[in-house]
This record gives sequence, structure tokens and C-alpha cells, in this order.
Amino acid sequence: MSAFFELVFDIPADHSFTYLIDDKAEADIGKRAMVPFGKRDCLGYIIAQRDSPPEGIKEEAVKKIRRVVDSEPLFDNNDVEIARWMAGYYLCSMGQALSAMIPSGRKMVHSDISDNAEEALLPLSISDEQANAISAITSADSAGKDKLPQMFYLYGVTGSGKTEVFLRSAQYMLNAGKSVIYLVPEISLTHQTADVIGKRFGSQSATLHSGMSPSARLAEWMRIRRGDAPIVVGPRSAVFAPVKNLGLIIIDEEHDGSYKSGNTPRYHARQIAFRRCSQEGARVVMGSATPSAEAWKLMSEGSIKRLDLSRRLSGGGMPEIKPVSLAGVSGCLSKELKDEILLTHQMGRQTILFLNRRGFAHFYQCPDCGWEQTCKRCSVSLTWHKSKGRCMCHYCGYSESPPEVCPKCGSMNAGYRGFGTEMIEEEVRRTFPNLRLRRADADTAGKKGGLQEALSLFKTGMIDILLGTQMVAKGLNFPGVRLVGVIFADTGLHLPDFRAAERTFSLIVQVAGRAGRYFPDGKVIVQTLRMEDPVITRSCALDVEGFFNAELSQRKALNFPPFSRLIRFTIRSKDECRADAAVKRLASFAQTFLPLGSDMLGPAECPIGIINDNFRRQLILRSPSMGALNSAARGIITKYEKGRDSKTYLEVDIDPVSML
DNA sequence: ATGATGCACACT
DNA sequence: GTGTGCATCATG
Repeated sequence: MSAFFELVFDIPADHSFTYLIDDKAEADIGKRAMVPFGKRDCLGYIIAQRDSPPEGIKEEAVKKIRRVVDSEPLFDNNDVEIARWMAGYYLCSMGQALSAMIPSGRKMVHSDISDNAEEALLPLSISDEQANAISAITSADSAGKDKLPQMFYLYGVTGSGKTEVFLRSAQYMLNAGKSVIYLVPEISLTHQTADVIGKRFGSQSATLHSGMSPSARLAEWMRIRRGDAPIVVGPRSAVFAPVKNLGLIIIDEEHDGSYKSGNTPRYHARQIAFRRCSQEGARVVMGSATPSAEAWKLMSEGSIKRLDLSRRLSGGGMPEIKPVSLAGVSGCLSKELKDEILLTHQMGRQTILFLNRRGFAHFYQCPDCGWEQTCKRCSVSLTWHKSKGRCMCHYCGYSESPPEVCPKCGSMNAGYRGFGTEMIEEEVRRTFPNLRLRRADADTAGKKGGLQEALSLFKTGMIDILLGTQMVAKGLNFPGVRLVGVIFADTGLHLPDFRAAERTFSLIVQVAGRAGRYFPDGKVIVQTLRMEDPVITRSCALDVEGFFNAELSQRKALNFPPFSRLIRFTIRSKDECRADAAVKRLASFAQTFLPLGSDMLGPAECPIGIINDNFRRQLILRSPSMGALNSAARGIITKYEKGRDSKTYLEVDIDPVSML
């Protein structure tokens, strides 16, 4: 018995193609099939069955499926529905959406940083707050299909017992015959969490991470799909795990930017989770000490139920967090930090020095008072363009000439500066010639095992000072550490991104929180040129509430998310003029398609103006709601794509998280 | 995405 | 007249 099937492919073409198969029993929705496609053979996803070829396709033009690849389906109608929604929302084809959802054994490179999890998981008695949270989560009515899912947020510092609440809520779901997806930000965290989950749930648990070989991944996927593993741990892509009877999605460290995919389709796992849970009548529990602004707003509006975990368990406290001024300091080490490093060493303990970001564009900041040149309209830092001799806003293109003297304090030490890890390493070595220092950043840890080695040396006490970026955060779990120094907390604030403050705040609070967990006698020193900047003062005071009150009113005033929605177009080309011409053309189409109440920022150069010899330009569309904006974008892209310069490339980011 | 096609301009 | 380059198009 023969039958027709609709297939989609991992290509930009956003319609399905119909094929024929002789043995109907072989093919099925959810399986992949090798088929002749144009001149070559392509792997396609079977998304539907049909009785006849579509309108306008003659039966003899329909080709035959060469081979059905899978013996069991990889996805079902629910997944097809998610893919359809993703394609519409993120402006990609259904094939591209499915390809992001399904383990395919395509492009996948990731060095796997394994870490021996140190979480002693004692059967703890739980606090009242934890008990309340668990009962709120487990007693919630499951929302009806396609209604907003029940959403909860465990708000509390590291060590306040979020994990235990997650685990018990998960246990409740499993007992009720439902499945759980437990999302974590990074692969390294996948391991730690997977260990904990494995200990608690044994063979009922599964792990999906991009470090696994395609076959191992597929095997795990099929195990989940058969219903043999009702609890799944993994990074953002695990949000698509084919669990049966989904009951709960847990999003640990909800604020983390790695939940947003970096390539097409640029989906956000949180958004997919909301969507999936509403579609499948499940609930969502997020957790963090520093929620995203989006989540904070939803909490204050009541769409997300906030569950506070205010106390640290097992008597742990927070370390002392001290902001220290860098004003007038010649290098990058204040007297306080030097003294503390020395003191720490004398105590036989260790130090971690954090540099939150690689020195990046040049910006102006007064070295004496910390004043910074910003765009009046976008409130982002202006970056210095040597070629133009002007300071430019990367959002709207506004520019002005650089100040000769600081307009705030009159300092004549005006100039453009940056910081680099090498510079700091050199200074620390010079200052403490007899301390053993190790640098761990993208350069040194790039080769596999580099970070691993540094951490194990550090752990065994062979190193006194560990210097690095976010990567060394894991060192914060070692009890030998007493001191954490944030070398230059302001670096993140300079990024021309409206989320700069949010990220900086989050980083400092996270560092302090993690630090305090393992060495409550410890100390965190936050070096800054902006002693009076509320981001710095509030993060050092752990004043999340105060920070978000200020930040959200600022966002509202400037009409940035979460009070508006954005679509970002990025154009790149090896040829600067072509890139310029292309954004200009794109902008002119955007202008005509722009829905009422929406506006356009740019065109402008991207904050990182050149990557890989490609000149980058951006255009940002902004609107109170995504619906109209999304369909406008569709129109703009269609018009742009026909007659586009083939040496330029357009990328579309819905709800961008990083604006670099 | 990728291979096929058609049209422009160059040149043995 | 054939050959190379790129814009345009279709893929069932």
C-alpha cells in the first residue's frame, strides 16, 4: 500500500515537499527519510501524511522516498506543532526548527569539561520555606491546554536549598506518573546536576548534552521517548526532550544568557518551555538569586508566582562584600586588595581574581571619577571610533566628539582605555613574585584540559591565585578559597547593551553568593571606579529588589524590554560598502513595513563592528508587542531577500539577548 | 542550502 | 561563436 508524505528539510525554504512511498507501513510522522531533492539526496523530516499530492503538483512529479532512516519516530504531532510555532515566531523554516529540536548527528563540537561534583547530598530535613514552595508547586492546578502555564520562581541565593525543592517537586511529578525536564545553563553544570539527579532517581534519569556522541545522544533520546527515563537533565536543547506526559520543566539559573541559542533558530529555552508547558498542560519552575528582568516583571505582575527562599541552610552566611575604589590607583590592584591577598596567603588560603570580560571596544571613562560617555537616547556607552574621530552610539548611530576634559570632575586625564588579562597577570606577578599564579581564560583554557588542569592544581593547593574570567567560577566551590577579587566590576557596564547593568549586577551577586557557600568566613572585594553607581552599591549590598526597581523604571522610560519587544537584524559582509548599502536597503523596507506604535533603532554599526573580517551592521525593530512586529519582519525579509547583494548575509534575532 | 539556469560581457 | 561570473530561481 503506497502513500504520500510531507517532508521538510534543514534549509531556509519554508514549505514542505511531498513524496511517495510504496510500503506505507515503513514511513511515519516523526521519522527521517532520505529522499531525492533537486539534484542530490537529502535527509528530510516526515511531518504529515496525505492522500494525494498538493494542489498544482502532478502525481508523476512526486518522487519516491529512497529510504526511511529511523525505525521508530523521533518526534510526534506535539513536536510538529512546536516546530510550526518556532518557525513562525523565530522566522525560520520548519525544517530548521525541527533540526534544532532533534538530535541529528550534524555539526557538533564541544569540549566536555567534566568536574567531580562535590555536592554531598545528605537526606536533609527541609525548611518551612522549602516546604511551602514544594506545596505551592505540587498543589497547583495544571492549566488547561493552551492557557498560560502555572509558573513559579524560586528566588533565593545559592545554598538556600533550591535544588532540594526542584528535586522534591520532580519526585512528586514522577510519583504522579508525569515527566520532568531539568534545564541547566551549561554543559559543565549538566554533569554536576546529572550526578545529583542520578543519585536521587537512578535509572529513571537521562542526560542530554551536546558533548555526547551523536549515537549516544540518539540512544538517550530514544530511551526518553520510550518513557524509560521520565526525568531529563540538560542544557537549552533539552527543553525539546521527548518525554511522555510532561508535568514540569525546571529552569535552573533562569537569568543565564546561555538559554538563548546562538544560531538559527535563535530560540530561548525559557520561551520554548513556556510554550511547551502551555501546550501540554505542564508547569514551570525557575530559580535564581538574580532573576532576569523579564522574570522579575512577570513576578511583580503575578503571572509568575514567586517563592522566596530567604535563608541559607546549614548556617552558612554571606561573605563580606566590599566595594573598593580604583580611583587614583596606578595599576589594577588597590591597596585593600593587595593587603587581602597577602593576608589570605599568610592564612594559608587561596585567592580568586575575576575579570569579567575580555577587554573589548574602546570607551571613554574618566579615570578619576568614573564618568562615562553615554548616548542620551539609548543609555548605552559610546564607543570610540578612531577612523571617524568620533564617539558613536551603536544603537542609533548618534555621535559626538570626545571630551577633552571630564565634564563631571574636570579631570584632564581624559583618554580611552581597555583592560586585558595579560596586563593584569603581569601586574600580579610583579606585585607578588613569590605567590603561585595561574591564569585561566579563553586563551589558556582553549586547549582541552587547560581549565581542568588549572582547577585541579588550584584545588590541591598548588596555586595560590587563580586569575580568570567567568570560567574560574567553579573554583568558588573550593573550601581553600578565602578571597575573591573582582578586578574591575565596571567592565560590563561599558558594554553598549541595554542589559549591561543587569548582567553586571547579576555577576557580582552570583560571585558573592557562590563564594559564601563554601567559605562563609571569606571576603569579596569589588574594585570599581564608580563607588556611587547604584549597580555597584546595590550588588554589594545584595539589594536585588532595589536594583530591579531602579532598572525596570529605567527600562520603561527608555522603552526597552521587558517593556517592549525587539527584533534585531544583523548584516555582515567582507566588503564594508556592501554591508552599509545592505542595511540601508533593509532599513528602507523596514521603514515602510513598520507597524504603528513601533520604531526602528539604527541602522548602525554593530557593537563588535568586525568579526572574522566581516563588517557588521545592525538594525533593531522595537514594538510594544511581538505579533505585529513579527509579521512586519517577515515582510521586510521577503522583500529584502529578493534582489539582495549575494555578498552580504542577513541574520535575524527575535528577542535578542546579547546585542554585540 | 545548493545546484541549475539564464544573461552579460570578454576573448581564442 | 564559446567561455566565466554572478544574479535568480526551484527543489515534490
